[in-house]
Amino acid sequence: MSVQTTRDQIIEAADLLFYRQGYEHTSFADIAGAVQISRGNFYYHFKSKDEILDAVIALRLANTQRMLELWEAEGQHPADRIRSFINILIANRTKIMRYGCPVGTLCTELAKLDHVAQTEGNRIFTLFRDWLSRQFALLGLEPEADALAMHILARSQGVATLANAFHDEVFLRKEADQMGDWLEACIQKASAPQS
Amino acid sequence: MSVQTTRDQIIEAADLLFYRQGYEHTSFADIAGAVQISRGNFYYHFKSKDEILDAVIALRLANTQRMLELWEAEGQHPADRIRSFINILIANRTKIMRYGCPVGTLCTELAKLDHVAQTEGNRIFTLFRDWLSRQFALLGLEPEADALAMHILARSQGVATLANAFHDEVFLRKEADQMGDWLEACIQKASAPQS
DNA sequence: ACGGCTGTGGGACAACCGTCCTAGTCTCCG
DNA sequence: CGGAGACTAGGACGGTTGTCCCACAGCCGT
Repeated sequence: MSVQTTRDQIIEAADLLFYRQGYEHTSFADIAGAVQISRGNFYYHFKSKDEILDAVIALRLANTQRMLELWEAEGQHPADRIRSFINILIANRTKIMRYGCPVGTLCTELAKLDHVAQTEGNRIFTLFRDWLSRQFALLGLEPEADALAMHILARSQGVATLANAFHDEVFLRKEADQMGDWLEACIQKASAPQS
Repeated sequence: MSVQTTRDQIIEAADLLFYRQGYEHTSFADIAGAVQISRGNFYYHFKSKDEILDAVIALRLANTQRMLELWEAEGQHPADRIRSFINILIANRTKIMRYGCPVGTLCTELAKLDHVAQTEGNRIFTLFRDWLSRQFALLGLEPEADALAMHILARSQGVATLANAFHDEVFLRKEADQMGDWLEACIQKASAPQS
């Protein structure tokens, strides 16, 4: 923690700033200021701004992967794990209402910029998608597991977008509850396969 | 149509470019190039870039208002009108998969930029919200009408975000269908009030 | 024919952007 | 002690940004 290379500090600061202000709106000067480093010195660690973005995406991929593995270890039942996913909305509600979803807003921005890292950024979405899909499959909802994963992913994205626009915590909580109810209904359907 | 003031041409071009590339990533040179106008001449019509944004938002507000009024006149049953809303996803699917939802992506960007026009941009969301809320109320779902409006608004936002990221038309269509099913269930519940 | 108003083109402006270069400092090994 | 390599500070660079200014063209009623 305390022993952190300059490179890591840059990535961490960039990660935060990209989330709060967006990628394009964050300048080298901003990052340099946050890390208290000379602006020119930057290019010793990264050859370009895109390279920092790549590093930030790699960091987020790694963090997400780690989190998903943790949930996999913690939650014995797949439904509990999916509930962990839904719970991100509640746990990060303050940040979401201020800055939106880190994944969604980044991918949206990169799409608008038609950025090279677009594909790489979408991999964070894919990480969630595949993980959720696996959990739904474990619930016995095999053929539609991926569709269910996409559905809940979309729901959480929409909630984040509107919670951000309206700064409405009540709405956010209500929608999270409803996603929990929906999950319950899925489980019901899974235990009664012949319908 | 053919008689269009320079000012209107600027607003129209800016509207399109803001949607495709985002507000910040669109420069004066871009707009000037699209309208085939001198860059310097710009400031005769608008005092600043923010002022163009205001005009674009005003245009979108007016267009949205007009569209909603049209739906109100066309669809006799409130459910039909809500179906018109859901159908935007299908009708604009190509643009949505390329650039996302015009409303959502703009509000998200303005939130990141902490822009003055943030409140004004959110009014487009509010337009949809209030209109949808009114339709649900007409369906006899009075106490929860606004929550239902927010719910379907969020769903469509999430679908747009993911359809944009994954460029997945099948997903978009499937989710639109599901939103139709959900609406049907709402109507069912409305006709059987005591449950 | 005239001066005034509306609209336009071209360029100047300071500030900022990402990028790059170089002189210098630190540290550690021989 | 000395030299090599890792790291840093600061500033220069070309380009682009939003902004502003001014000279000019067309049209107007008089």
